[in-house]
Amino acid sequence: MANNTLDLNERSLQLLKTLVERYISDGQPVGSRLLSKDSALNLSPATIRNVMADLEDLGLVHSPHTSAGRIPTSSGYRLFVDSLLTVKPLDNQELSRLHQNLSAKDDDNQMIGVASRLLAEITQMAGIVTLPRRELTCLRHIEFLPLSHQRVLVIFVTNEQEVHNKVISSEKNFSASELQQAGAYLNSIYCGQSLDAVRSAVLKELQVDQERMNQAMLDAIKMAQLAFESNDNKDDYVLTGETNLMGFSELSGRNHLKQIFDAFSQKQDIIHLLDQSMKADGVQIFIGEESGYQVFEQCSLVTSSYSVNNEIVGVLGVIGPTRMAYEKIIPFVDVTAKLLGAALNPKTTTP
Amino acid sequence: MANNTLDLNERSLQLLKTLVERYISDGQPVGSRLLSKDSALNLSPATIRNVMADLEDLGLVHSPHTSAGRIPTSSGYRLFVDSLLTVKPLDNQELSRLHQNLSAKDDDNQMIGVASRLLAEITQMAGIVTLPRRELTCLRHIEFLPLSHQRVLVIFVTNEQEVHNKVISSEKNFSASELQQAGAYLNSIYCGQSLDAVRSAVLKELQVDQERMNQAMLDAIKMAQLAFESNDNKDDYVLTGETNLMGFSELSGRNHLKQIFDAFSQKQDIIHLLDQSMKADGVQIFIGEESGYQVFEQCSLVTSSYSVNNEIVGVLGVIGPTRMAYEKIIPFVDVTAKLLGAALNPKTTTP
DNA sequence: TGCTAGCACTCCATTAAGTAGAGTGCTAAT
DNA sequence: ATTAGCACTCTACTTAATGGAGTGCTAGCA
Repeated sequence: MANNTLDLNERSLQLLKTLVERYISDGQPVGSRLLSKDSALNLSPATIRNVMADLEDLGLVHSPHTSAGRIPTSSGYRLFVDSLLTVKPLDNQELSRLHQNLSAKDDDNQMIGVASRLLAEITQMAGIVTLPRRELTCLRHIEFLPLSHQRVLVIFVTNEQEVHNKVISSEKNFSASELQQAGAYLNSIYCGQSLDAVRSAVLKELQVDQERMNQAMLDAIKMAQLAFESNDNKDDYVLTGETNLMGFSELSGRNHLKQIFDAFSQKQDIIHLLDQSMKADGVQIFIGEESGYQVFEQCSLVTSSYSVNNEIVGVLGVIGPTRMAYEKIIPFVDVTAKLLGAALNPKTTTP
Repeated sequence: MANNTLDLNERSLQLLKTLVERYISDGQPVGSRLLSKDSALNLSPATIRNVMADLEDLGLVHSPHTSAGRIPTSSGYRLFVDSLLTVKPLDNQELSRLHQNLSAKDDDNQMIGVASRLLAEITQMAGIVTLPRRELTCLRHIEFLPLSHQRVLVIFVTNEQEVHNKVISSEKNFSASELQQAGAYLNSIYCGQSLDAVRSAVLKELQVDQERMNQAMLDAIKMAQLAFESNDNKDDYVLTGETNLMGFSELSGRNHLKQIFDAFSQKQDIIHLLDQSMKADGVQIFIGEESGYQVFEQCSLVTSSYSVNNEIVGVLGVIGPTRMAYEKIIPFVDVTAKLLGAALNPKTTTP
């Protein structure tokens, strides 16, 4: 099969376009008669049928059975989305709603939730937003509190306001004041540095400079190592409106929905899929089996990375049936990503 | 309709019991012929039919249509569960699995998740665990960090290891050291007291003792008030295995599943329902419409409160179709609740 | 009085057959 | 190249027929 687009003349493309549009709005296989009327071209159904046969040979459309109309294949949708689509500008009402809800708030996490909900509600599909993951994490504050049984609660703050906490096991029972000193010591030397830098500095201290340190400093460094050792890889997302997917008949077959929902709670496949959008700016689209995951055979993902301070920190998007209104969804996801990025707190503190 | 149990003789009850058991295992309406063979009583189908007519009059069973067998109504299940049920002891394999996974770990939240997953996996239904909510919260530590734009990040630790954080707006831009002093001051006087006590003490200070305090102390008190004012009512739960519910045919009708899943993400109705179990020790059961929520018409909830240090702090349970194996589920939920309670960290620090 | 056998009846589920409609592919004509 | 016409295919829907399961009722029996 040669390059699709080149093999096709203007007319065939025009017909493919109207076919896809029609199928998206109706959900019914589109027949030659209907297409003949619907397209501005003045062609008889018979001619349309010939064109359809060509499109079918190219794998752009397919017939569920002998005497049904045609529906687009994934390749058909792909061609449509890439070359034929006329994106519609965002509805004014929706735009103002976005602006209103995605203005900078105190709490980043809250905003992520709002974005996810907006995506779901406006598209009536599932909305998803990954938690922002910032490469250059900057340590702002660290603190230790004693627990029972030689365990220590470590609390540290990164970037503007991200609070992490973790329980680590220590070699001995520290007193509250010992731990406080350790915290103060670490704050004084590492505060403001990136987490990576701190991690390697700590490692170096342990290997090289041990003899120069007193016991308290050594204890502090050891605990810092424990605190930061696992990256706490919080690959997570906020998903809303999953239940909207239950309304789509194309997804309702047997275990289909169950598999999709299972994937949602597994999370890792989804994360992996979304990660692919982290690499690029702007909107990306996965149609049907393009995602590489069998669960999403009948689904499309429209995603966009979002950035804070020109650094890509996360991905958001919507998940729905392949038959979705791309011309509206695409600009919508695009704008939402930009607004969310702008609304999130920048990572460096502006005192 | 008089008191059901009194109106019925031993034989009728015995028949109801086998009917319910049979229906639970098969899912098919139980006819008189089958029941005649299945019950140890040596009765002809005709006699059974007479008894069935009585049970139907009492509202304990009902026929989906003229020529089908009988299925239990909610009242039927209720009577069964209350008086007829012979609970099965927990399977040894499952018991050891519970013990193994619900032994005390570092992280309470992690354990909540484990419990929920166990509930879901072993029952093959949905497992739910509310986050522990402790009335007598004890303040262990509080700390303030400056943010931009007159905002302050407050971090406080309650009980053994529960870390909370919150952004508050302050009247002026505090420096890091000012905030540190404020924290130290508050820690020195309020540390170890219950949150309620701190809250009212703070209020009193503000109203009465203002003149005796210097500005720094006043600032600290004011911020403490802001930090603690909203209870941060984290009414939340961990739900797993929702997708298991998709397998049950009795829930698969039209929007039924959608409504259930919507309720799950709404959360508030579910919380309200679970709250009812907070009042009592031990296992509680809501059968069908007993829950008071229309979404759960076809569902049963088997719940139990769980306690730490003899104080009820949360609820856990399973959600599934009314037709569930109560005789296994009930002891299982019971044991899980006890183990979880025991595994969670006690609220008072043991130094 | 309580139990049971027998029978007529009802309702469901499944299969089979028939019909109307939609749409195709092919061919021959323009 | 395009189109009209026609035979053909497949679906969706309706109708009818059949078998099976189970009931309710009645009459007879211990």
